[in-house]
Amino acid sequence: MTSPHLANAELAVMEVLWDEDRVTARAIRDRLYPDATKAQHGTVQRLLQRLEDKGFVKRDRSLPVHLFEAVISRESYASGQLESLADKLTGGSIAPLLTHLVENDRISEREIESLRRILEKKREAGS
Amino acid sequence: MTSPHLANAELAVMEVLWDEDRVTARAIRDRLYPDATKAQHGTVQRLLQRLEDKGFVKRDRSLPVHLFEAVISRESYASGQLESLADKLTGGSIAPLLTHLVENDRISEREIESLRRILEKKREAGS
DNA sequence: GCGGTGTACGACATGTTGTCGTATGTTCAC
DNA sequence: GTGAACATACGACAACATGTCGTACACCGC
Repeated sequence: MTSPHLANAELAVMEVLWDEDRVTARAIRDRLYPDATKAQHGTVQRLLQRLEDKGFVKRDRSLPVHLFEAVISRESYASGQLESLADKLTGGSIAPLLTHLVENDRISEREIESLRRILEKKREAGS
Repeated sequence: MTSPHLANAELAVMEVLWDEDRVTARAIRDRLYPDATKAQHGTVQRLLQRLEDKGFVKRDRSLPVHLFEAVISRESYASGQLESLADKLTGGSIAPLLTHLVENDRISEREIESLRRILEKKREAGS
């Protein structure tokens, strides 16, 4: 389940969808291109269609003005990317990535606490 | 410090460099294209040059046959990618990525233990 | 000088991405 | 029904990155 990659403009569209649940193409255009021209509506439509092709977006066609909705949550996509990163670079394991960040102080105390809590919660849940 | 991206063939070259410390272009070619043709030597040279331009590779020009060497370790690159992933997708924090993986059991018990140890070590070191 | 080997780099095919234009609905006011 | 306004569908294109190859040139041993 290696999710495909999202390019910049595509990601921008996904951001809107992650914020808003169900949106019209117009609403997306208004957020991304505040000084909207006619053409940019086409751009958004194009991006949405490609995102649909890639399986990131679902489209409700029951109304004449379609409603768009993210199929994949931000967290799911992000962690999928993390997994494929690990697959490509560290034989699938996450630990080396964290190790390096922790050892080089590129990760805050608060964040570390946060991570501890996540792992602790898992322990309590008793896998 | 958002490190640039490595494409497939470039990554393959880096893999060799990460394995071997200091290598000639020929050695790299032999590893990547066992059935080597003349042309593929050029390909490797091209890739090495681009990697040098991007700052991933250092080249020892003191000998007529250059020796190549990775400037960035695999872990450093990987964790850099993780950071830029977090920047792009989760406001810079790593925790949400881990959360999702843990909660969906996409990460093994062993790996979780490994992560716990990393964080624990940090606590002992007392930041 | 010549062959063999190495580097430097121009050139090109291909794929992806962002963008726009245009054709073709659909709806609504009148 | 007609037209304006707005949607969708999608072809087309420029820009860019990437992988590949070919060619030009330098160096060395003989």
